[in-house]
Amino acid sequence: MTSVNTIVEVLKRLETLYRPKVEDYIALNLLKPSVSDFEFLVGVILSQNTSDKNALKSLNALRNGLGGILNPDSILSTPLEKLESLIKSAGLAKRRTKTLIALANWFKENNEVIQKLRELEPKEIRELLTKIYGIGLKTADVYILMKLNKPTFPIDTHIRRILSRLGIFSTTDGYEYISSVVVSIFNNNIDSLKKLHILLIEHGRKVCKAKKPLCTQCLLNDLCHYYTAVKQGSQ
DNA sequence: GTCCTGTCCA
DNA sequence: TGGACCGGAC
Repeated sequence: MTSVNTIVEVLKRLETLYRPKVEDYIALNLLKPSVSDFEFLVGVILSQNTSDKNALKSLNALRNGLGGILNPDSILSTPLEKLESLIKSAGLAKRRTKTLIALANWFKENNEVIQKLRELEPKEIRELLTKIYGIGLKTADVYILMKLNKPTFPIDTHIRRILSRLGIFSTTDGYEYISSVVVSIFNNNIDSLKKLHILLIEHGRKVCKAKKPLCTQCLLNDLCHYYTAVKQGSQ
């Protein structure tokens, strides 16, 4: 089976297993239409390198601490130390506060670009966002795919691990290479890209875990190079 | 004690 | 390219 066929098969199987609801997506109810672009990005920033529980806790604390209003002005009018203590539970508070302020400033200073953001190509949006301190490719891509509904594929630690175990990509392949190949496999189909992103993370958390993966009960194991090696090693 | 989880910088 | 950065659930 080619890599292309494998990844299409992976999506098909995971869909039957988990029946994903895109609207329940990760990081904290961020897909409700009432959530602004700014708020969405704040939520994704708080979830970087952080468990969902801690991220949610800090997002709620931040929103409450700002009087329920989470926008560039409320961030910029709040003392640094207060922001740091509000988001403390997500960890890395100093660095992340710096990012929130950089993001708020960017929103204030780039009104024209922001109005036209939806007309830009994913690659152009990526380049704009990753210039902001603390926003990298993954955070930018989550926003571009999940909020702007444009074709890109965010690669998080689960996704990288699963795709390399399956043998579809190598551990040394770069982020942008993996992302662009997946996008082209699904021919810019937004719905499939969203589902694949969510499903792979789900599968990575529950089955294809970093430590002690549950290979024998994995419904992808017949496709998986890692499992083949495990089986051979145990014989 | 272990796991969860991206970005920056030397 | 490898380490530093952090808090909280279990």
